[in-house]
Amino acid sequence: MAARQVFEAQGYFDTKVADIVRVADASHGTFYTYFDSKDDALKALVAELVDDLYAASVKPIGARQTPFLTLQATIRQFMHAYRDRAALLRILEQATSVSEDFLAVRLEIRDRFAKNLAAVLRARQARHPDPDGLDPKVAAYVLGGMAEDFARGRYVLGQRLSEEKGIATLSVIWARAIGVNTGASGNS
Amino acid sequence: MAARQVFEAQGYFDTKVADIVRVADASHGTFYTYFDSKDDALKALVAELVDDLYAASVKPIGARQTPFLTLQATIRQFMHAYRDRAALLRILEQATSVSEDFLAVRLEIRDRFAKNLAAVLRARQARHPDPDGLDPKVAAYVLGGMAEDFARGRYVLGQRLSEEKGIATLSVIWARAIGVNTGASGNS
Amino acid sequence: MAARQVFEAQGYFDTKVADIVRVADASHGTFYTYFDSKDDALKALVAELVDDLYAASVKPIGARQTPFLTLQATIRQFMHAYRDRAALLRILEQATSVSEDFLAVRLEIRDRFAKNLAAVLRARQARHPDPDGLDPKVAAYVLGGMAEDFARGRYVLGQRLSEEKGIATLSVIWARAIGVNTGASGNS
Amino acid sequence: MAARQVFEAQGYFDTKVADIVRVADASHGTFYTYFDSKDDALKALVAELVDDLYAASVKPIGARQTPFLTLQATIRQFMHAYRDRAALLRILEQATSVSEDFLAVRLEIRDRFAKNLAAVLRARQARHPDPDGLDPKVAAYVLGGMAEDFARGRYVLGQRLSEEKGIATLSVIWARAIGVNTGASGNS
DNA sequence: GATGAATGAGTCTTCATTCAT
DNA sequence: AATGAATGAAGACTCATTCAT
Repeated sequence: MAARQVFEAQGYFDTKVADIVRVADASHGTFYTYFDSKDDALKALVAELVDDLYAASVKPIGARQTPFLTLQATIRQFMHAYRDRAALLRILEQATSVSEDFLAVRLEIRDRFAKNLAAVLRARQARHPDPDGLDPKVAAYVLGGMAEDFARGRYVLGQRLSEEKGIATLSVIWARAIGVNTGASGNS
Repeated sequence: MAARQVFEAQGYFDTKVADIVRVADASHGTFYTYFDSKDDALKALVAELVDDLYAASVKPIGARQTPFLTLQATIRQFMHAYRDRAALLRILEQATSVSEDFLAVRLEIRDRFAKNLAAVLRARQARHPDPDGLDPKVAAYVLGGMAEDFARGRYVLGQRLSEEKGIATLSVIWARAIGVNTGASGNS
Repeated sequence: MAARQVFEAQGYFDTKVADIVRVADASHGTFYTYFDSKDDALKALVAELVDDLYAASVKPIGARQTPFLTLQATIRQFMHAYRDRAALLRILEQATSVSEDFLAVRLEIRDRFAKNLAAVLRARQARHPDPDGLDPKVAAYVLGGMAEDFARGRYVLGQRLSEEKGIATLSVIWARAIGVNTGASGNS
Repeated sequence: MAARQVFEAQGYFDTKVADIVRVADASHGTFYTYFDSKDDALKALVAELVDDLYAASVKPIGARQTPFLTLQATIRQFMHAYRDRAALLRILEQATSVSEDFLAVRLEIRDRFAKNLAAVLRARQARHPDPDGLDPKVAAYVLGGMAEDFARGRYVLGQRLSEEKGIATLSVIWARAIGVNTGASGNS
């Protein structure tokens, strides 16, 4: 879609309807046949972002040798899913202050991941009670936020950090947080 | 400063120079005597934000009974420091797409905390080598990002999570990540 | 007709071809098969308004006991005829500035009534010369305008005046103007 | 004022802000420094129309030989006052459907004249009871409407009727309506 | 230093009308 | 006859910035 191309290339505020229309090789009128407004066009673009990002992040990953490796593969998958949609996520962040709708989408993304992870943590705690009584819901938001924040720093803000080192580090911290054996000698 | 008041109340994009001028009870011309542009006014506001936020976060905290409690107090202090500046941090986030300068400030905030923490982690690893070889620098960015992300979610995006539970959860995860005894029975 | 419904409900300027088409459950193309333009649709609606309003105003009214009562019945009939078409007359007034055609219709309505009344006045003056030499044609326009103006004030502009009192008052003034005995004692 | 010139020359709907600005030899921005909108500019123009038209209509007229001649002079004065403001009154009529404010002005004009006349009629009836019990208030609206309608027909709609004959005719009808001796032999 | 009137480039949005199918 | 997607000219309004006083 032309709108996506232009938004991603120019950012939310520098994208003019005229630009989209030019790229789409259509008229202004045609644009407004399909969208109510410039915002509406972005809303359409973003509408499936929550589902899409989530789906790409939780695709089944083949069996791994250890739980830790599975965890690591999961984090890598999320990181790549985020990276592949970073341009649009950047626009979404820019548009946050424009409409409550965009803020809602950002929160929805956070909720989606957190809710899924919270369920996993609860199930895990049912088997192995957490020694510190970690709140599964809050831990889910915090751990999800940690991964998302690294991804945003890396892919949206342009922070110069190694993706692989990030994945490795996130994996170890997650593992320690939720009690997954990292496989390092000396661990239980 | 009038500019701060208006920016915080209305957000970056809804703040008009006319609004600032009205609140300051000055003229447009006077505004431009002191600032080169609207952005420049925000830059002045944000100029000391990095130092200020950092300073408020690392204020010496009185001795605590255990390292974990010290860690928790530190995180609480950061959380409160962030909370007290949330309005301005929100504006900074909105302005990110406007000028590279604002992006730079955001990155600088991340760097500042990460660098400090990385030094701590390095010192710690010198005494107790990390079993998984956690990269101190990357771990610093990731742990700092985790705390900042929770704070942003809570104070900027409006996520409805308990501050105290957040602090407690962050503390435990940090402790496990860097090997601080949480004090729970059964920990070493 | 859908056009009438929409014009009357929304007014000339707020009526969009799209609205008419929606109500008519037809397509834009079909609209233009039947009408040359939006204005043309209104012209069709208004085409018979002159005849229709006139006809409804001069319907034979049953015999009355006195000329004055006949005059009053006539005025009442006009008032009701106007009232029943007020919505369309309002649109016509709005459209006056859009095309000379609509102005012409308004003038035609005035002329139609005035010409009829002028003939009546002339016949009357032939029998009873007017003491002040009232010009029958101008008097016809003026008296017709008086009734129309009251009707417009009441039904188009929304002036809050009693219809019955208006009819009573108009009747007396007409009667005095053209020399019809109102039946009040002391009159000749 | 440039706005008045353009409105009067082009009509409400054909007046573009760009036209006003061009005539005023100013910029678009300047226009919006003084007016909130195109409508606002017309509102400013129309703001004093009620007072102005009324004042010009009721200016003291020198003593006349008879009450009828005084009445006639009054009507002539109104007619000229209307004529001199016809261009603006035409715009006001066009704008009626644009905003309730303009409708209110039209009604206000009617009210102003009617209220004044109603007071006169009431005073007159106190001395000479009306044989038909004419309602002073309604009669005032009706007679005022008659004069206004003639003026609108003549000066706004472009009806081809003699101004002098209109004044003469209106005067006689008013006189008969309110019981002023026209001076014709045979009248009481 | 302070003022504030003036600027004008920049954009979104509307909607009657067309025409290929 | 009917369709409806596409058109594009048109216009109102915003607001950061300037500069003569």
